[in-house]
Amino acid sequence: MGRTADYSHQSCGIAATLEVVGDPWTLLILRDAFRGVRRFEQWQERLGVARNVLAARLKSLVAHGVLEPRRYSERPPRQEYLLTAKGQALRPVLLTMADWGNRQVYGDQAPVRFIHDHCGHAFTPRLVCEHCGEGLIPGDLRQTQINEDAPTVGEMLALPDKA
Amino acid sequence: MGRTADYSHQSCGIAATLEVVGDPWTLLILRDAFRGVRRFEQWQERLGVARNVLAARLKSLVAHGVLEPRRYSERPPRQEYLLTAKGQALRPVLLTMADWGNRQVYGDQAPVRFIHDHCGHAFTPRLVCEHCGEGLIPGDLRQTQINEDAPTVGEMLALPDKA
DNA sequence: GGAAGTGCGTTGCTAAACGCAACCTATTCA
DNA sequence: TGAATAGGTTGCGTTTAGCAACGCACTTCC
Repeated sequence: MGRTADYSHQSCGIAATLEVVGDPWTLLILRDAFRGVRRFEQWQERLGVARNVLAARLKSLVAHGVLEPRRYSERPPRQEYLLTAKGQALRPVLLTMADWGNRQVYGDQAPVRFIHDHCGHAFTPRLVCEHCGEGLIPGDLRQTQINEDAPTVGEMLALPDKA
Repeated sequence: MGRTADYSHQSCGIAATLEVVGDPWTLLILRDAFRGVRRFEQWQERLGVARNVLAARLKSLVAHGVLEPRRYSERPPRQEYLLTAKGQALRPVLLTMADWGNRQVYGDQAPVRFIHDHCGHAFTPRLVCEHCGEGLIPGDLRQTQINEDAPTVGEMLALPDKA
């Protein structure tokens, strides 16, 4: 069977994340959601994504609880899509990716930059340990298996052997 | 033409990142690279990815400067793949994704957890502003266009209209 | 009141990309 | 001599993305 990548047999947070947002376009759809996009036509126009693919992605994100549909018109029936709390929690992921792209791909030619309202400076995301506040250095993390036979991603998402 | 997602006309750090690591399996290949995997057979066995796909991904990651091939045997010719500095810079991206997956998909059933050697506590990544050290709250970032007609992702990567 | 426009999709078709198994090359080991 | 190892490549079938056309239920314009 020639189907696309299936990470669901792994028990790993990264694989779990990719299972939800790893499809093409999905992260850009969410990026635009953070920028205020809520409606089908807006995404279609801004991304240039195929309409059937966009429909499938929105459906999948709703199914995974990342977006929530909301009726804004009864006749004709129209809905928009809002980020849930689970979806909002993806903001650090997108910011970290944006920073890598700006820094490592664009170098000093980054097309946009973030300003942190709180302090007024250019925002450079930095990942620190919540406990001690220290940044990361290579080799300072150890992995502990806390659940030897944890459910796999597929089991967590209750996929009927692939939705 | 029915080809796969092409983000390259956008000028955006997220799109730039996805252009490099957005293909299926790529981020899991890199995850395993951070765990010490360097050789074809190790990736193939651990991920179960198709061999031709794995070969294509390694080639692409080398082309993008994320992995670097290194000869470790002349006869027979054998090479292994090491993370470059550019590749190592993806660690925050993977850690942030792992945290989202553990927290939002697995909930309290996370299969593994990180221990921060520096302080000895469970490591919870937290994204802060490098200047003021504050965490993020919704709406505290403003985007500024610093380069109105920045090169697109495709131009940055010098793709001959898609490598 | 008929025609055109809007918003949100669905349907068919074609072209890439993936999964799988088989194969290949070169070398070492039994 | 035969099998095993390492790192791929090649063919073939299936899945997915891209694209254009269509459908539907209103609303607005002339």
